[in-house]
Amino acid sequence: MPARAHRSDAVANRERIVAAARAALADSNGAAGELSLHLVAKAAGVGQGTLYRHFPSREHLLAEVYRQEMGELAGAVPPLLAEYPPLDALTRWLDRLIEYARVKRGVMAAIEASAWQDLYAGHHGRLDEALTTLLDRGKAAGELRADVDATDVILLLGALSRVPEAEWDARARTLVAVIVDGLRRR
Amino acid sequence: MPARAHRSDAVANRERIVAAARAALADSNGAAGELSLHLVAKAAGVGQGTLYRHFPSREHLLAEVYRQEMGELAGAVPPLLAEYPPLDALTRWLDRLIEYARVKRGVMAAIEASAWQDLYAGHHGRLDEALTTLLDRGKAAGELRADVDATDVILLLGALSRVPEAEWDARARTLVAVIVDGLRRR
DNA sequence: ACCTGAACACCGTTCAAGT
DNA sequence: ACCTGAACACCGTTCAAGT
Repeated sequence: MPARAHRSDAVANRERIVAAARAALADSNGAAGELSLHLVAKAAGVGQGTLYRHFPSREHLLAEVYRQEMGELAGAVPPLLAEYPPLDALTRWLDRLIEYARVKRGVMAAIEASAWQDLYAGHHGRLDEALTTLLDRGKAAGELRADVDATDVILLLGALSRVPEAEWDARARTLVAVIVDGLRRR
Repeated sequence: MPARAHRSDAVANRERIVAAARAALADSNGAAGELSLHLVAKAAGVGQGTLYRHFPSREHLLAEVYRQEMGELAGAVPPLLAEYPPLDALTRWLDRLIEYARVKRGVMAAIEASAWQDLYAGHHGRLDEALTTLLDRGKAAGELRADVDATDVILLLGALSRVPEAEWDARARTLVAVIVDGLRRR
C-alpha cells in the first residue's frame, strides 16, 4: 500500500521531533526514562500538542527512534550469510553488534526495547527477520539447537544493555560467548 | 557492628512503608516504574517526609523490597549443593527459580535490579554469594567454564524478566536451558 | 489538516512547623 | 529524634483557539 500524502510541514515536524529525541537520548546516555517530552517538543520547535499528534505515547516515539538504530544492524546479516557458514556468520554479526554498541549506547536500548513485544513486534521486523534467517540457516546446518527463535536471542542479548560502561570490554565478549555456546546443538 | 537503637515508631513506620510498597508492586504486576511514592506514603499512613527520611530515593526503597524477595532463593543453594553434583545443583536451583518467578513476578524484577551494580551490589550479597558458590563448585568439578562469574549469570537471567506472562511457560525453560548449556565447559 | 500553548492532574522532593 | 503535610518544580496529557 502506498504511503498517504502528508502536508509537508507535518512531515518536517515529525522528522524534527525524532531528531530532537535522538539528540536528547544521546546526551543522557540513552536512558529512555529520562526523556522529557516537554523538552523534546521545545528543542524541536513545536508545541506539545504536535508531539502528541505524531506520537501518542512516549513508547511510540521511542519505537521510531529505535527503528532507525536497528536498520544498519539488520542490514549486515545477508552479506555475512553469503560469505560465511551459519555459525560463523552469527558469531561475526554478534562481534559487530558488540563493537557497534560499545560506541553507541542507544543500540542496546533498542534491542532491549524490542523485547517488549506488545508494541514493537511489528515495528522492526527487520531485526527479527535477520535473526530468524541466521538461526534457520544454523539449524539447517545442524549447528544450532532447534528449539530457539529470534525472540529468545533478543531477550538474551538484552543482558548486554545492563552491562555498566566501565565493564563493557571485559564482560560483553564473555556474555556473547556464553549465549553462542548455549545456542549450539549438543 | 551492632545495629543502632531506633525509636520504635520509626522502626514501625519503616516496616509499614516497605509493606505498602510490596503490596503496591504486587498489584501493578511488579512494574517498578509505576510505584507512586505519594500513594505508598498514604497507604502506609505516614507523611511523604517520613518516606524520604527512611528511603532517600525510589531505588533505596526498591532495594529493600527486593532484598526481602531474594532471601529465600539464596537460601535454597546450600542444601542443593550438599545433595547433588554442582551442575545438577545449578539446574535444580534454576528450576526452582523459574517455578518461584512464575507465581511471583517481583522475584524477576529483583534479579534484574541486582544487575544495576551501583546501588545493589552491596545490598544483596546473598544472591551473589550463593551463585558464586554454585559456579565455583562447578568450575572445580570441571563442568563449568572458568571465565564466568555470578554477575554474568544474573545479567543473563535478567532475560526472564522480560518474558511476557502469556509466554512464560513456553519460553522460560528454553532460555534457562540455553544459559546452562552456555555455562558448560566445552 | 495541522499547529499552538495554556491548563490540569499528578509526581518526586523539600522544609518549616510541630511532637 | 522523628513526623507531618503544604508547597515547589516538573512532567505527561488534553483541548479550545488559531492558521
